[in-house]
Amino acid sequence: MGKAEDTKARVERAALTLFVARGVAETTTKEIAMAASIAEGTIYRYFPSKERLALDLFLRHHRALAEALSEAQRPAKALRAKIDAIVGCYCDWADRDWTLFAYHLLNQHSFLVQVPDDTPNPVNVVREVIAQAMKAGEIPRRNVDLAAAAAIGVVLQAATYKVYGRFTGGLSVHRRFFADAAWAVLAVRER
Amino acid sequence: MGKAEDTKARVERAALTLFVARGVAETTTKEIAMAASIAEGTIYRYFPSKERLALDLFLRHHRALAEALSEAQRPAKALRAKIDAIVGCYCDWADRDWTLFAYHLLNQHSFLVQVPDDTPNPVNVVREVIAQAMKAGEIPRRNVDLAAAAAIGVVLQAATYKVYGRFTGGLSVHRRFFADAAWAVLAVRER
DNA sequence: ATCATATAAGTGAGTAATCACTCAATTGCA
DNA sequence: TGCAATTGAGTGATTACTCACTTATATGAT
Repeated sequence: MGKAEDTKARVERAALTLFVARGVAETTTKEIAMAASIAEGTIYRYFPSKERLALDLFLRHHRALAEALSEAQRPAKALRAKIDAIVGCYCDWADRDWTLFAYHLLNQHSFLVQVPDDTPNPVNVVREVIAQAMKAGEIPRRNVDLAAAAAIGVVLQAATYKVYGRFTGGLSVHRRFFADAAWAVLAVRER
Repeated sequence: MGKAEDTKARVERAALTLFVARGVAETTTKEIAMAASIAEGTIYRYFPSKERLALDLFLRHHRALAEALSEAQRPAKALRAKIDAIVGCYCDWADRDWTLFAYHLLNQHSFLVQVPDDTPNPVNVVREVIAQAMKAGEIPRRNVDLAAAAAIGVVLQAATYKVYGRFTGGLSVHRRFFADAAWAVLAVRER
């Protein structure tokens, strides 16, 4: 890794850690610089503004996660197998870089409006899988967004609990339960 | 309502709306004052700081919701009935004051650490109900926090989607599905 | 009722502090 | 020597909060 790239990566990692610990607005450029062991001005050689730094971090993960989920579910045929693949992939990403994952999780509401329409979107991947399964008659037809929200919520809320410290250890440990639970939600029939 | 109480309520409502629309850190005291049609200084007759205003709004709803959920589930005997009661109560609160509800939902991570240990907590109400049902053998035993997170996530993520505008209309419309789905999650058995 | 007085509510210009960002000067590597 | 990388004091803008003052309301005596 070149020196410049190393510096840029250090800025990103320092910012990420602070953003998760204290929030984006509450983190100062001076703090980021200190945590990265560089001068404040150096940040601006690599990023035009603090906001863009925060947005870049979010978008890169957002896109990469969407593509990973999309790849993961593609080979599977049945919904049940697709769920296993998606849940597994999601847990792996969470466990591989928890700080980045937590950042993405906690700051969706501030960045989601700035995501360009054509960018790959984790939520849409799941949504499409569910829509397809409904069309194929694998699960009961209902409001797709409702079903997607409920299924995603199973895993996402558990991840949120981990952020709050109610869990220790990786998410992957529970992948089996998450997949079972998500499936159970999608398979719910009208009473 | 006295004049002073009316003013205080106007400040709270103005702050709430702005906090939801633009975030707490991004909302200035000047904006709050303008939205409430009062002078900036007047805010400080009723609140010692912007942070306390934000925290008060959060805590009041947090406590009240916890107590409402606790009351709602008490009369029910079986878990299934308790779930119906909790989901129904939750949806009602969301639909009754959506702005306050969205504020609470979106700012959990910034305020949850400041909640005193002895305050009633919506999450704990649900957790206790689930723990009880596991002890009674109504549902399979497993990590209570995991089960609680997954069940809560079903409803909470749908509410989050509504914040993002993926839903229109009230949450209550879907209370039946939420309850069915939460139950399905809790009833999941080891494969 | 009228007025005098006391208290409460509201005002908004001013202040001190913070913070994102700039840039002229410096460093150190090829 | 030349150039990219880095530095950090400085800058202008923003913002939460203060406070001396004004206005509104309540009280009570005549």
